[in-house]
Amino acid sequence: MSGPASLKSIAEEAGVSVSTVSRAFTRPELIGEQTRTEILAIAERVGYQPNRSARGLVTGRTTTLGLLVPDIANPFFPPLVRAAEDRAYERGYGVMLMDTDEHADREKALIRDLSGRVDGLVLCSPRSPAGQIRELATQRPLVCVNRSISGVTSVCCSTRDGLGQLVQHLRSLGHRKIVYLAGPASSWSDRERRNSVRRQAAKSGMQVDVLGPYPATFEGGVLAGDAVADSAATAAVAFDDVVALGAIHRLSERGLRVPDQISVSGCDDIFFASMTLPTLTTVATPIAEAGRAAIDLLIDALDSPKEHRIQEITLSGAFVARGSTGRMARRTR
Amino acid sequence: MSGPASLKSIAEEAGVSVSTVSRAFTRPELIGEQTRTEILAIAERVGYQPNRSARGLVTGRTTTLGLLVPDIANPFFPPLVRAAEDRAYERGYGVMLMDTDEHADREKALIRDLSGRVDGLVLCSPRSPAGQIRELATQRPLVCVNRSISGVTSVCCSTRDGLGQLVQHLRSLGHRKIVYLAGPASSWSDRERRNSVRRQAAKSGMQVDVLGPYPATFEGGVLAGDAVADSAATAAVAFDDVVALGAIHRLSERGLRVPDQISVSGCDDIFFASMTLPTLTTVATPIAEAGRAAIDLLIDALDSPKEHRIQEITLSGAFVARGSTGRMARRTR
DNA sequence: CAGGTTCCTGCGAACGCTTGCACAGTTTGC
DNA sequence: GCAAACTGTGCAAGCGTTCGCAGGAACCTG
Repeated sequence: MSGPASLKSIAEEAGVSVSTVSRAFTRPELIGEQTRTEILAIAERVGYQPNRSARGLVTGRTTTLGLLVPDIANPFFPPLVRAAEDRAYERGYGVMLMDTDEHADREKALIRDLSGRVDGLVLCSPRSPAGQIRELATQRPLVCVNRSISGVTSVCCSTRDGLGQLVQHLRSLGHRKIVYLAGPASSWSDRERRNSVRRQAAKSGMQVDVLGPYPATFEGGVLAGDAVADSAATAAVAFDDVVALGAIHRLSERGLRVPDQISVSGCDDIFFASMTLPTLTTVATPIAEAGRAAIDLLIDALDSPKEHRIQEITLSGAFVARGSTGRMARRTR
Repeated sequence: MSGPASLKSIAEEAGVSVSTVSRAFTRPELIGEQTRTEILAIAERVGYQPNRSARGLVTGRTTTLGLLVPDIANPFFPPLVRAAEDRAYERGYGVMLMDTDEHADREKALIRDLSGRVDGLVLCSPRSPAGQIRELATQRPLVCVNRSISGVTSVCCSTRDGLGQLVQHLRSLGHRKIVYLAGPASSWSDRERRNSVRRQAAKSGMQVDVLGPYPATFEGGVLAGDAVADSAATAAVAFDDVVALGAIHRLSERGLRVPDQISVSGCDDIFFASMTLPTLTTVATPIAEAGRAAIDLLIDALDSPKEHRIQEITLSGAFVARGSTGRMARRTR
């Protein structure tokens, strides 16, 4: 036999037609018990793997999903990617991963290139204008993660409740003057987080200043650390864990002890948040769950396009108390 | 026009045959200048995207590569994945990513499922028996990362020189008794690292004990930290950065200051190595470079199967001095 | 036992593209 | 000025599947 096994080669060996072999795999209930088991046995023996291209040509489906993330090297995303892949695989789909580099143009180009090879798209923290994404969503199944756009299915991780608890936690430790270290101005998450902190602080009678925006990087956090040191605040709530880590790093360099002299907290609960010294008080983002949910929504939409409707799912993150926050101390500078 | 643009619809509009349109894209030198520009203009206007399934059916190629990693959530891999994806995209390929969960069985299943949908495979730190991988490599282009198997193209990150420099560095700081905190026994990298440390220590007249093996996790590092505390060594070289971080964490918990009382170093230079307190002395693994190289080798093999030959590339990692190693102090316990 | 069902199977078209071959028209070589 | 070579294009086969339709066999039903 030359080349890999095909329906045809199996059909010849089994003495049936190609269609019967095809149906043995795709519509098993349609064919005779005995015929089917025989076909399956032969297929197994010759290691038959259906030709996805041929199948895709006629069905118009690739059983592949596209997953766009800003940057897989950003520690926030790997758990999402991991969960999304696992779920997709469980449900019979493969995942093509691409990095947009946080750049709307590249995002656009990737989506264009990708759309010919996937059945649907998961867009994580997309940077493209809402109108463009809405337009895209009319052309093919699409779900956004961590960006809410009216008319587009999305799953967002809300840290509102968790941040509320965090602010309460700071209050109970005696803090009255805190700062929020803002992330990128264009970020949906930053807006949500900033507002959550403000709201709870107001409720608790605490004063909160916003510092930044800072890049959502360690270096951004270093910058923020300087600003915190220069402020009168006794606690800082950072946009995310990486920024918090940078801030803590800088504060330590400047001789300010965390949490003895100043408290710092992050957001996301990335892999390393529990491994640093001090360990990082933070609000966990259920990012893996979000990845799974996004894939489920996408495949559901693919499987039953008729009954599909726009959904907006919100997943809540929980407050995680660790070592980088403590009782307020009088700052001595 | 119903459905997406096809060669046929473009051909009709341009008043030429389907073959001519096809050639305008794939063999532009074969057709008339004027015809070509006209076709390209129409294609551009209608947003033509070739149907990959149809193309794949006749060419037998998917222009997709498979990338298997043990666990994308392990901070060692994201830079590799990122670089591999970027390079593949540059060269016109997409990448399907899958996680083996460090499990040989799952690895095998994934490879089987994947092989129908990709042109070639990059296997990172594969756990499967060498014979199985060698067999696989005869069936389709394949390159291994961080595992050297005779007869299989591979790219490995060697930390030998870097670890040699690290051991020298420890010696010059006065250390004479060190320990190596071993990683998983089945790991190719662990063997290489252990031997490198041993060799250099012997050369430098230092005593080195091997502790472990420990799981290559933070918790593994915590375990290792206890063992280090109980040993007489003044410096520890950990299998990787995560283990080092765990060890430092545990040592600090036990009141041993790093690096004042004991030095600890890691390996890999992951994202966080420079962000911890203390910052982590380590040996950088050129993992992104390895990802790029692997993709290049794979696509080269795909593009010119005739002149292809087995290659084994080794990339060297450099020693990075940071804050977790320091002058030897008399241990007081 | 005629007519209707049900169950299983085969036939053949179609999916969108690439590519070997043929051919008409033009250029080149001597 | 005629054969040879070259250039640009079209024809049609074929890639491996899926699936609508048709039909034969077996089984009911009254």
